[in-house]
Amino acid sequence: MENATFYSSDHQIPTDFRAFTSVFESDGEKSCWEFLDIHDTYGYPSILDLLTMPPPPPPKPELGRSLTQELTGDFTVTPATPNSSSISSSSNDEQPKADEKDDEKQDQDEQNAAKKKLKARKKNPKRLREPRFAFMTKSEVDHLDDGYRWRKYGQKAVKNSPFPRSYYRCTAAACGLKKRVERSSEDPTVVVTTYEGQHTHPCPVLSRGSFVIPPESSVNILGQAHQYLYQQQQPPLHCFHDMTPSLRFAAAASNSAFPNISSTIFEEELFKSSHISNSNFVRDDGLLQDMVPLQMQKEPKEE
DNA sequence: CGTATTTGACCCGCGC
DNA sequence: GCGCGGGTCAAATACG
Repeated sequence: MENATFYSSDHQIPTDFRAFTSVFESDGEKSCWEFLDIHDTYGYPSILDLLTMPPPPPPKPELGRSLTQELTGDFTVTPATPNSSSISSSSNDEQPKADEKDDEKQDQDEQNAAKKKLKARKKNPKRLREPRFAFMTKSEVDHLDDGYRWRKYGQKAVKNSPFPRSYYRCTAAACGLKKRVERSSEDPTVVVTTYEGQHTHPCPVLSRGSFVIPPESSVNILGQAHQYLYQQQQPPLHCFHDMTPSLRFAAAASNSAFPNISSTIFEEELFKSSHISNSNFVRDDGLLQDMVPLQMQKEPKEE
């Protein structure tokens, strides 16, 4: 990725098709990426859906977690009552009699320690799911380089699909962002990437200055929309209604998926848009600046 | 030799 | 309760 450059083409995107083709060049090798918005596919909302749909209705407890809750992590965790802890069938095993201290016990202690370790994970009241979004990319490469470093921690066969699903975790310390990558069984040329969570650190590629960061005014719009999105709130309409479809897509993707790439697309789109109407982009210097990601805030304003 | 990947085992939730 | 499928862990292995 050291000498990577990115440029996009075909920005005349039909609104209904919602796709665009881009070329990524890294160390002399070019690859064509066709970004496709996943609309109602794979059970996930599309990026545009997330950004433009009204907020989901309040959950109905009696029905358990809804799909929307599952996808956004927006559900209430019911803590176990103190009394219910006695139900644990293994609690007796974890407190053996004090006078038993032979080798067998040592072995058992080790086993118990292992069990405890597992139990600590098991006992976690429903693991909170981070907000997720997915999109499709036409690519021959399964794992697309998005500027971040990932460590693969699992791979599973997918039912009704000849292609496995890979699980990746961001290698940055304290960044729990995960992503799943799988190839579509319907169209093997398409890679489905699902991000869960949000990076808690700047993109290493961006920090090296290899990619263009969009102008501040547009960054504010992006930052505002993203923060609303990740707080499971509906972004104000003025965030997006003046953007072109591809611009909106790039805006959404720039949050955590392809910040380095989409910001470049974004700038190109912004440039085009500004020629159409310079006043289309709402500038908001209020509390929004506090919500703009750090990596974006760094950019000095020069307009 | 350190780091990344592979892979089988395991946990968990859900439906029957 | 049981089986199934998705997700994660961690030891073994590969790789630079």
